[in-house]
Amino acid sequence: MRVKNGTPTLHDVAFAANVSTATVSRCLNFPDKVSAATRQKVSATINELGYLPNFGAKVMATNRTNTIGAIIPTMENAIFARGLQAFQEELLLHGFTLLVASTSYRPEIEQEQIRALVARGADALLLIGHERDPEIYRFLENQGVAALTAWAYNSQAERPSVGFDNRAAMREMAIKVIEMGHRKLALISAQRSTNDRAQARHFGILDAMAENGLDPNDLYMLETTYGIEEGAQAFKQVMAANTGATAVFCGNDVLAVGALRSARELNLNVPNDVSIIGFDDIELAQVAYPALTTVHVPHREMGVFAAKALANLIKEGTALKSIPLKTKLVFRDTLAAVAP
Amino acid sequence: MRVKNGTPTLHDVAFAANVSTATVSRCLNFPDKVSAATRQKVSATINELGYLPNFGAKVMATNRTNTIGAIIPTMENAIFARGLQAFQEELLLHGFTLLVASTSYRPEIEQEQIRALVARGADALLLIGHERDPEIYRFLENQGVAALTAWAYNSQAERPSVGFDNRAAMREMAIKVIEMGHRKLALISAQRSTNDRAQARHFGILDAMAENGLDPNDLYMLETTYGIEEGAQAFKQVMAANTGATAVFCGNDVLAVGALRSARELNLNVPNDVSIIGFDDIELAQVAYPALTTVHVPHREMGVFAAKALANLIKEGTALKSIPLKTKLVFRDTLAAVAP
DNA sequence: CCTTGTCATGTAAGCGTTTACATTACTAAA
DNA sequence: TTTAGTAATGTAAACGCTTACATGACAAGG
Repeated sequence: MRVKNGTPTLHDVAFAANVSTATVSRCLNFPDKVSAATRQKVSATINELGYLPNFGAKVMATNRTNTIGAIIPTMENAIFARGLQAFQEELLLHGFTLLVASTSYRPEIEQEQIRALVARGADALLLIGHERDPEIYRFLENQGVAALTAWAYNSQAERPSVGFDNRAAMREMAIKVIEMGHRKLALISAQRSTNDRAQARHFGILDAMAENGLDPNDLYMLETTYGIEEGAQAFKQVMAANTGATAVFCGNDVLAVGALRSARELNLNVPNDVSIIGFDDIELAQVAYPALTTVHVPHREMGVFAAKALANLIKEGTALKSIPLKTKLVFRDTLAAVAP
Repeated sequence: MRVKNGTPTLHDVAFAANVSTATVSRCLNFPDKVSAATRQKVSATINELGYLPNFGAKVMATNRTNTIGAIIPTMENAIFARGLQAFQEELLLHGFTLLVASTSYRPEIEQEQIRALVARGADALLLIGHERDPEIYRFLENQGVAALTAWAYNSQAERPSVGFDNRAAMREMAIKVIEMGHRKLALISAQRSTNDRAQARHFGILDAMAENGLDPNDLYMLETTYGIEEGAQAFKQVMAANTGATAVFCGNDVLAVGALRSARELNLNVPNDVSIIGFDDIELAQVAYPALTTVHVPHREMGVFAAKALANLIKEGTALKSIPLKTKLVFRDTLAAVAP
């Protein structure tokens, strides 16, 4: 048997205000279903007693936590941090709270985290990227928990997502690069097997090359994990490979900044000796020297849209639908035409 | 009356396994209180039925959510993102989930968010900085929710905190700066009235000045909000004020990077014409050009310690105690001795 | 004056766990 | 053989809300 601690309950409020528990509950949840007089009286009593609804009881009775979970690779990468921040702000506006879990880019962990957040009562989930074990989707369906995918948009994907077309964005950039005379390219990418965005970006470059009659073998590929240090290492490897690449694409800005550092260490002039191209357009990109040419992604917008969609789903039952967002090429100082 | 949806309950499992609900519950929570045979049988049934404990019911019965809330200014600033990431990772190890809210540096909002997270059943809270309305602490006490302060350590503070001594750290840096011959200083700070860390950093500089016989009036103060753009603006104002400052302290690296940009725009050579000093040592600092001299703060460590302390408090009842962490000056390329 | 409808409120049955206490089946000591 | 003790399990009460349904009061229409 539990000890009764001092916290006042709905019952106490009802008793003190001399009304029924139902009335107090209505005051809280449907104020206009109650007469002004009692509403007044009840809310006075609530303040007086310092009453706060018991979370567990409420969840149990309504079967809703008003909590939405997000599972991202890491908050340390500004692109997720920014999107998540916007997501949280928008969620708040709709009365939801954010539950956060991270995977450190390890897909095995994601599944575990999904289960954990569902077990913690998340009403819906925000996930990154499309790629995952179908069994998870079955699990979510069984539990009646909706999931929305962000940071990726794919018109062919059967699941709803809010994001941008990684492939198209990278293709667009690659076309520009090729137009500037670059024929031998390199790409420092994240692990494509576990990261569908990385995969899509790779394909984007390949698309542009094909359209311009370049041989796919003219793209030197290298996979690494995201990090400045990793980018720096990878860039050195690219240069050591001696493929004659004049433009080095990077899977994201973090890698690109690392590459930039290595270029400096190798006494290579960017962009005259090599061009370096990032992806994401986080703060790092404008602060780097030379300032990074990159693909701007609307992270905050993405977070806001995702929150809106999920909130509407839960509150109104509005079905999720995919929302494509626009990216934008931003040309700064690390890309130049290849020397004649 | 609610409609019975298909989700299996403890009861269903008990019935199917031909045991009582108590036994099933024990299997889940105290496996060694149950014989191996039944444990086997029950867990098989659980798998078969795809049973997942109902969160609300569990919370109601135990009065615990295994959820810890964190309220930070914003995830967009890498220093919070990084600390929060570490906090979350460590929390996970202890079986807790992280609930996140942000204030956008607006203290009025913080109070609201604290209430929201408590109402959402947070078992404990992580807060930033000491400064806040005592009424909030009373509220938390009443609700039986513990709070730990991070990103600040103050030996005189009566509340437990894990962090570093902002004042001492900044003092240490200022001493170095003064030793290098700087006599006229400037500080671009966050709003001190609502940010005790900013206040402490300011005092740190003043301490160093006093120790070296400098007049506090030799420090030109300017307050702004955190942001690259804001830092850039502020730096221009500092220069326009024509105070002869040869070293400009910035409240954090983000401001410093903005200042750096303005310096470039004003054709000022850093560090020969002006020195610029940051605080935090986030990635931006090493990527900036010239690389930023700043104060390194152990953000991840802070998150980990905070998580450990809170987890131990909830699970074992170990009282919170303050943990001071060390900062470190990192000298890169934006600080130089003043020209003779 | 009766009927009908509307609005405000009350009654009480869930919601699905945990857990104190009761019961039963053993084991080991006497 | 009895007894005390222990280990495994069962019974059922609580946890504090929400909400379907019942009730009562009152106004308007006939």
